[in-house]
Amino acid sequence: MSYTYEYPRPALTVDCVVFGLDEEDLKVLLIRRGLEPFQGRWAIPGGFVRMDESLEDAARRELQEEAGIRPNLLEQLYTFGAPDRDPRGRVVTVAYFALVKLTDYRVQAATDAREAAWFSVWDTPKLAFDHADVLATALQRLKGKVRYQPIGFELLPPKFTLTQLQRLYEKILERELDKRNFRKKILSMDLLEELDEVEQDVSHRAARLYRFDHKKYKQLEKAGFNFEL
Amino acid sequence: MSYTYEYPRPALTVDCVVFGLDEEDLKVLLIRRGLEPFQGRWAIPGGFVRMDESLEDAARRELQEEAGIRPNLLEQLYTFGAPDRDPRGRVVTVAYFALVKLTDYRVQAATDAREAAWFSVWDTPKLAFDHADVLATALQRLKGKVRYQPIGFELLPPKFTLTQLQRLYEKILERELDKRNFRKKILSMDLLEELDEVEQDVSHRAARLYRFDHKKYKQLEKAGFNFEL
DNA sequence: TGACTTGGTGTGGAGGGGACACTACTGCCT
DNA sequence: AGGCAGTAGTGTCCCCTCCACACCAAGTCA
Repeated sequence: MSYTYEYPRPALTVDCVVFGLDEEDLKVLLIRRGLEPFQGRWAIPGGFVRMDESLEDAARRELQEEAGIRPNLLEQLYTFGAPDRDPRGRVVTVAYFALVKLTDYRVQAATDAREAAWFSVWDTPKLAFDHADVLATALQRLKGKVRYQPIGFELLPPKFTLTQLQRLYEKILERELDKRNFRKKILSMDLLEELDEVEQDVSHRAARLYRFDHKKYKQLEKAGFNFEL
Repeated sequence: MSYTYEYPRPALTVDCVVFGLDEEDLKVLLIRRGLEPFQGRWAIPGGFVRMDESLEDAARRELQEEAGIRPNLLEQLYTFGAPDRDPRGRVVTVAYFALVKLTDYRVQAATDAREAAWFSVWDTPKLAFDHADVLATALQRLKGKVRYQPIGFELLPPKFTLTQLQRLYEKILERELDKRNFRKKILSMDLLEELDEVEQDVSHRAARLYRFDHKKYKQLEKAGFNFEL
């Protein structure tokens, strides 16, 4: 089976930069390539777009196939199309970026048949293709976005402490924040539901748990409220 | 001549949403389609990507060919890839958005062999394909971007009055701004060069002209300054 | 019970943002 | 020449937000 066109066409792929967060660091999901080109190199997961699926569907399918991941938050990042970005010929890729709760996927990614692993975003191996550019673009987007939209919560478990939330922002923004000011501000937005629970199994005073209230945020958003940290 | 591939490939195009500004309104450049599909409908200028050019090069080439326009500011907007967005088959388009000084192009676009025209962005004819979505996305981006980056100047002539600048922001943001506060803020950024010239041929007190200082902005930007209006 | 670790809380000062109204200048008309 | 019409240009005050800053509380562990 083959397909013939009057004019030449670039191949079209999607790639997904998936971020997760653990106690140490902001992490990105990479896959080790089994085939040439760049065999053995680590790369951002992705693959070819099928003719009957939307770009976002393609991104979700590839993530599911290659790493068993179904992200809640997935959005288009940028399209990379330099003529020489793939040694096999012209390949244009639509990059997406996704945030996941690392606790949901920690084990699975490690045991999948394909070799997939989480790397600290500040310390990745050398990447295939122009994937270093893709990752840099994604990081820049994450840094810009996290301050103006409440997407950080996608990286945390459903119930979290204020300290966890603050650490998240500190890691992404690469600077320290003042504890009292941070708490004052985030609580004043009235987006967090204070639970009657505290953390378990810690060897010090246990912190109160909170949950992000998506519904309330939707309401406030409609009313013209702007999240800003 | 024809081209054969093992798997089917979508066609790849670029489209350019070009904004301009005149005394009345924010304008967008549209081209009337000469061929099916959507023959006779107005559409955003664009065309197929060639195999040896980058996406941005393709966007610039198409703009030059279809409307004789060479924008200073051109950046990628979003990639539209719904499977059914083009009745001829699968066509994925990388949309760009551009800002131009309308005074430079007002005549030319009207006299080109192709039918090209500027329309108020709030009052366009029915557009071909999913171009209404593309336009809406571009407008949203412009509104979001203009407050945090000094790109509005790309829409004005090199020398402009503060009132012109204020009107620009009012049209894009769709709300009125206070004259004194606006002037205070924009002048305090120290990005405008005050010229020893005033407007000509006005039947009232002539306003002083200013020029945007790109070099100074680059300097301040490096020093960590953030434009914000 | 004492030491250690992290959780949780308030105030004051400085700076920026927004509301607000009048005088100055220029051309045109009578 | 005088007045009118139209736009240019300017300063203050108040409030609210941002930021810097330090101590006591609670719970664990030896």
